[in-house]
Parts: sequence; C-alpha cells; structure tokens
Amino acid sequence: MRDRPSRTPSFSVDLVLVTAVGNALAVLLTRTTGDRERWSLPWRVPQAGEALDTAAARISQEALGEAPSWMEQAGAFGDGKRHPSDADVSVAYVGLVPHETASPRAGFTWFQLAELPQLSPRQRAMVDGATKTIQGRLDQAPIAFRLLPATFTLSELQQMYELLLGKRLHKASFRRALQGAWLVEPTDEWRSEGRGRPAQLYRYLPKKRRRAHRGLRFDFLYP
Amino acid sequence: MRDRPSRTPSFSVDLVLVTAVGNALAVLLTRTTGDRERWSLPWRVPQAGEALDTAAARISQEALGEAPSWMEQAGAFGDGKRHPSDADVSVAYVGLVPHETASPRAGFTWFQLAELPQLSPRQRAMVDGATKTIQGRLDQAPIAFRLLPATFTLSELQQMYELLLGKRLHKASFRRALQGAWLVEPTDEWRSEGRGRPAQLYRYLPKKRRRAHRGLRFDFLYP
DNA sequence: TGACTTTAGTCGCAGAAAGTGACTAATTCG
DNA sequence: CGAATTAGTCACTTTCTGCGACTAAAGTCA
Repeated sequence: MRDRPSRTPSFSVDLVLVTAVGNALAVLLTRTTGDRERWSLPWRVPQAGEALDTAAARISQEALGEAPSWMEQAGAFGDGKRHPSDADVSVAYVGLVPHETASPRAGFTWFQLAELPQLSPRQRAMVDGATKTIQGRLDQAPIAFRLLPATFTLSELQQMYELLLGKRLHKASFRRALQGAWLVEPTDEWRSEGRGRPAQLYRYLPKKRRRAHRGLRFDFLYP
Repeated sequence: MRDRPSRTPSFSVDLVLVTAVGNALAVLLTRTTGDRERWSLPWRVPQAGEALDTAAARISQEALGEAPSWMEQAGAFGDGKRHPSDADVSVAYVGLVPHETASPRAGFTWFQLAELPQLSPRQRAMVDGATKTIQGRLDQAPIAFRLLPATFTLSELQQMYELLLGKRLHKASFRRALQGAWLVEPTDEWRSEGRGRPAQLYRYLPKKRRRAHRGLRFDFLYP
C-alpha cells in the first residue's frame, strides 16, 4: 500500500454545465486560448486542500457568475488521455442551469449536444457520462425542474421530461403521475402563447409525503 | 484555466470490496502496518499512465487473488482529509464478491458493515458511498446475483435482495417479478437444508427480451 | 359573426401489475 | 403418525398505466 511512482500524478476538476435551449440540451464550452478552433469544458486544477465540491462551484462561478441550480459529481475520468491540462485524472461534475436566467461570461458559449465541436477524448467521455448521470437521477430526484424557470406551464414541464428521457409521454398519464407526487403548486397566473387556450403557470413546491414503498422491479436490461 | 498550485495534487485508488456473509454485508479491510489497531480499505497510488479501472482490478488481485464479479466506480472523494496516503483525492471503486468462493490474502479480513473498525474519514465516506452505489444499481442491473454462488435457491436470492434493499419482500410477488424478468433458469438439482421441503436450485441465465417501456414514475423523495 | 384550428386540461375505461393471504407439497422431528 | 418447517403456487383485490375521447378557451380566416 505504499508504492510511489516517480512522478506524482495530478488531477483536474471539470464541469459539464447543461441547460435546455428550445428543444435540445446544450453544454457550456470555452474557447481554448492559443490554438485555432478548439473548445473545452471549463476546468481547473484545484488549489491544494480545496474540496472538490468547492472547486466545482468556483468553476461555475467563473463561467456563469452563479452556481448551478443542481450539481453532482459524475465520476473520475482517467482513461482517455489528452486532457487540456496534463492531469492524469479529471473529476467531472454535472450542473443544471435554467436557460432563461443563465448568462455566460465572455468566452463561454452554449453548444447543442448534437452539435458539439471536437473535444479532448476525456472531456468527450465526461459529456457522455454527464448525460447518463442526469438520466439516472431523473427518476430519483426532481431535477427536471432545475432546468426550468421559477414558474412554468405543465406542457413545458412535460416537454422537459420528454427531452431528458428521449421519448414522448402521454399527457393525461404525465399529469396523473405529477399530481400523485405533490411536486407542483398552481399559481393564479396564466400565460397565453399564440393560439390555443392559455396555460396555467405552476411553481415547483414539493409537499411532504411518505415514501411510496413499491416492491421490487426487475425492469432493467441485464447485461 | 491554467493556474497551478505550488504542490501538484496527488490521488489514490481505493477499493470497497463487498460480500454477503450470513445475513449481513461485509467489507474487506487490511491492517495498516506500523500503527496499533488500525485498518483501512485496500488502496494504491496508481502508476503514471495506468487506467483507473486497471488499477482497481490490480488492487483486487492483490487482496483477493481474483477480480470481483462486478465492479464500478463510486466516485472521487476529496473532502474528508486524512487518507492513509497523503493523496488529495481518492477514487473509490465498489466490487461485489460471492462469499463462498472468496479467500482473502493474508492480512485482509472481512468486517461486517455494522461492525466496522475506525477508518479514516475519507474511507468511511467511501464505504457509505459504495453502499449507495450498490443500492442505486440494484434496480438497473442484476447485481444481486454477483453476491451469490453459481447456483442458488430462490429463497436465497430473495434474502439477498432483502438484505440489499433493507426491507422484506413478499414471496409470491418476488417470484412473479422474477419470472417476468427471465433472469434465472432452474437446474435439475435440489437442495435439502435441514427440515422443510427441499428447494430447487437455479442459475443466473438472462434471456433476451425487449425493454419494458414503462412510463414516468415520480417515485422519489424530493428535495 | 361563425366555422375551424390549436393548445390546455379532464374523464373514464380496459388491461396490466402489485399486494396479500391462503392453499398444497415435501421434508424433519418427536 | 402428527406437528412443525420450508418451498412453491394460486386466486382475489387493489392500484397503477396506457390511451382515446371529451370539454374549454383562445386565435384565424372567410
């Protein structure tokens, strides 16, 4: 338990900031100085003694001027070499940001997930890992609300879930499940959006309730 | 994106090897040389250029002489200071091992999860994170089988799920769900275990099937 | 103005899934 | 042999889900 390689390995903290713009997810990238058309995730080598979460929050502050509305570690990535730094390992964090209130600092740009420029292989793996983390958390915590502004229509909420899940949902079923979860509260405001009946605005406001103690589900695809 | 602290940070790879002994989970610890009664998780500072997964597999090899039947990264831990090494960050891996076939090398001992000796704060957090990782994967992949020997009775399988989930399951419901999942195949062997009717032995053998496309579930405890 | 389109929101049924107790089967113990 | 114990199954009830059809409130356009 005490071997030491000749060179002490180093690590970085990288941030995958995600927002929903229109009908797609987008990731915040920064232009790497020097090279021609090269982009990278925001990253830092943390100061010695700095906690990982703190470092991630600081990176978000530098890129957006604010903390994400939700953030979580997405794991350590060390296999694909070639990081913007020479770090042997990079710890990735995923953060969610509502697009309406997010204003990136100069040099930072939102890229749609389907139209990402080339990244280092490791950062590319981080983006993939981040989307997996988001999808995995989706049925464990109400993170979809973190991509929406403070008030929203139920159709917007449903579209957000459809975007994150990558599949269509039935309107009535969606609202029934939502009602059973006691997660939203109607405001007394309505929004008229072009044609069609105006939609009522809701806000995220979970109410205490006991955990539904469902049984076991073998609902995975094995490997 | 290019600040550098004076001292380059370092990291370690730590392993939380889990097995099920009797009616409890157990974790493999090793006695730290030197100090009096001190224990720690198996860990290493990986060689420069070594992939994280490879390092974890090597640590398992050194501790058990074999690879776990399932292993996954449980994240990077850097907040609680005081690691056996001086590493700023430690990448934790969880591994599952069937107890019947596992024979730890000298110096390594299984400790029941409820009776762990004192560990460094960071490694203590890793053990907690590892159990969370296991529970989180339980409904996404058939990892309970990885703690059982090659053949097992359905009662043993149910007890394993009850142990991992921390709650009792109804026998009929459990078997109904299991049947729907096409995960096990009966062998032609039976095992008589003291009194009571002998139980048929099964083996893990998933069969192809299409993914159940269930709808949305708001089945979490917010926040 | 009035028919038509569009989006929001609700209802109710049919089928599937889950919770549960009671039943049968095969063995050991006394 | 009968009681106790564990395995395995069945049938009934309750709950949940997929889904189509319905009403409501706006805009569009002749």
